[in-house]
Amino acid sequence: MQTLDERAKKILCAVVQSYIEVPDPVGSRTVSKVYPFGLSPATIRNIMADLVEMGFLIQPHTSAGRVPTDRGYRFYVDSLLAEMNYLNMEFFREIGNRLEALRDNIDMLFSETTRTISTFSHYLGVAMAPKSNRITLNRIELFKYRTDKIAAIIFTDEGLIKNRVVSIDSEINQKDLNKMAAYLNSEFSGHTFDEIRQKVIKEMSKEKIICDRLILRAIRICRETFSFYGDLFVSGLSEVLDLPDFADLKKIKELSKAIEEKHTIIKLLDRLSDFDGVQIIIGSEILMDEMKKFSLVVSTCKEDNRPIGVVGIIGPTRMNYSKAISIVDTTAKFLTKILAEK
Amino acid sequence: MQTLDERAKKILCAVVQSYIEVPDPVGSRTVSKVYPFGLSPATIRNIMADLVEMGFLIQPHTSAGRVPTDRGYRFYVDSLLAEMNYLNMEFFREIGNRLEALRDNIDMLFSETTRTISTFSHYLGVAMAPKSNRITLNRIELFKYRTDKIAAIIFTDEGLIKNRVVSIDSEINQKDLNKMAAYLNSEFSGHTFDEIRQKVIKEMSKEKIICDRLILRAIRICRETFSFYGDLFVSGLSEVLDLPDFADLKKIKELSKAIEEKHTIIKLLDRLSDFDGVQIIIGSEILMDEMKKFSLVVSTCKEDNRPIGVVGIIGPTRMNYSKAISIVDTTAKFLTKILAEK
DNA sequence: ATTAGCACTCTATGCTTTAGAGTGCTAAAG
DNA sequence: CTTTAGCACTCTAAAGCATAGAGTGCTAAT
Repeated sequence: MQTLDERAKKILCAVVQSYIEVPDPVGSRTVSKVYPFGLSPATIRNIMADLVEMGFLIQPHTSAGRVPTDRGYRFYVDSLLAEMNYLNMEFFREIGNRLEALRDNIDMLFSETTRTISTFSHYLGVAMAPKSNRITLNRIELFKYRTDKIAAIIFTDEGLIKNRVVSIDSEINQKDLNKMAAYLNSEFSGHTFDEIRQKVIKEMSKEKIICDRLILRAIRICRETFSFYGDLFVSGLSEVLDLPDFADLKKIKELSKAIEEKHTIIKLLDRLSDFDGVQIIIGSEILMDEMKKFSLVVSTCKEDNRPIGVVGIIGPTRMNYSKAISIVDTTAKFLTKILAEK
Repeated sequence: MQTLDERAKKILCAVVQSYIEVPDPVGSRTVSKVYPFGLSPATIRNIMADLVEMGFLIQPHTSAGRVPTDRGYRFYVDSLLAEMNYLNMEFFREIGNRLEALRDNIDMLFSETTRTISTFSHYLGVAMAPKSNRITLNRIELFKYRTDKIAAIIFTDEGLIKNRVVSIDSEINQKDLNKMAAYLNSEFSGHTFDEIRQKVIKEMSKEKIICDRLILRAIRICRETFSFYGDLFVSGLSEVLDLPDFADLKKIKELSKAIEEKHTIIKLLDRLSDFDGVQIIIGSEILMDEMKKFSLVVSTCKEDNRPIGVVGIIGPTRMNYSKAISIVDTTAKFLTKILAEK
């Protein structure tokens, strides 16, 4: 496969841009008219034929214009990323206005973030706190709850507060619960949930050695408590329904299924949260069949190099990438600022 | 408007049932064939013409069969409700299997409930804890959180556990927080959030008289803490997309908007949670423009005559009501059983 | 290497026709 | 007086057909 010369690159980008603006297959005529390369349609036709051959464009049918392939979008996006500076201060302030008041309520913060993203982008906004294996325990408190239950309140370093209820077989008084909490805090505070779970398994295996019944019970509680899925927030389905790309019911169904099942998207976002900066995954690059018609623009909020949140946009492969990139990047930066303030 | 004689009733119900099974306008021929009244199509035609005149049926166009109006469905549903016994023990056990393990996690419980409802009904499943004005405070705990914040953990009589973070201007130690919590519990425990808010407003109005600074601060915290919207859970959008009733994109958009904005549905469910038993609201009866193409089948879980949860189905007006009623009723009864165990 | 010219291809659109389902009315039968 | 058979009429949805227009690929000229 040959590399593209300057001219071919420009024409490819022109085709992609035109198609992003108006979802009609673009013909040589249009390119030569709207993008002044000083080339005739005939020449452009030749180059476009090459681009088809190389897999950057396809023809819906013989006598139609060209449409970008995933590879075509990929090329376009890479050249975008190389060039642009995508922090948008105006949007930064806007999102600030919307979110500032919610800084103390992480759920609302995430949910309003997705709403903001989706109204500004007209695509799906997504946001997620890290999955529990990455999360670090800050503190745990235990309460007697109803007759035979314990309520555990868990504070994490990422600013999450979670509660879990655990049924117990025999009664326990609040004093003992306090002791148990103290033990758990001394033992596990500062560790990720993953580490805690492993430690617990180890402890349980040498169960017989543990003499203190309270500790044993505490550890039992841990097993049920220190695991939860990432909280995924998604907004904007009604936005994307307006897009011509979703005139097809089948696509809508795929998308709404993915949103409802959540775990596909959670897995995806979790995988991406290891990396820095804006990441873009286009169509089939997602490597998940149910998502191969969509693109993803994602950025991760980090603190001390550990992920504390992921935000992104899901849209059609025919997405306004430059706008999406700018929105996601700006939002992630704002969220990072908010989340890191302790 | 005359009342319907026996024959007309039967024919009306036959038309509704046929249309629910297959969404084609039903003609006199079909009725006479499939439902053996011993009447010729011509006679049935006459009666159907009357039913149109009375507003129970309409004709999409002159030479088409008949389709039920909202009033037609209403009549059908009322005759259903009069007859049937809708608790389904088989489904009761099935939903038990699915939900039993989640009894300690109310959020998961509600969310899994909606999922179960939607997979069995193929309509939208909805569930909601009561709105905060109806909820009764059981206990509140306060913690110092990060440098300048307080975390409040709120336990309600309904079994909800909520946490709120409140920023404060000057530092406060845990001992004082404990005192504040004790005060709040003694003062407000057993009261609904509505009552608490009113009390707080009263207290604040005579602010100057309150000498204890701690109490003043505690009351301030209340103001921010004792309000939250009902937690609405919805599942099954991807289910309803399969229905022929939703071939129209516009309808899907309306529905997904209602789901995303939530407050419309929350308001609706809240209004209904005062009543007992299965309630059915059909199309325009909902009195909300965005919902006038849908129907709602709802039942409320109660304990000591106070609502502790609402579950329901949202579907097209052309819904399989008898199935929906049975599912909702059974689910509500199971949920009531689980939620009431303390 | 580029471009103008031209024949060719394919789709989308609009129009016309047709089949069929269902009705309403009338007149006969029970 | 109610019910029913018969029949002309209406309306839709589907199928077939013709046409316009956009876009292509190829060839020959620049």
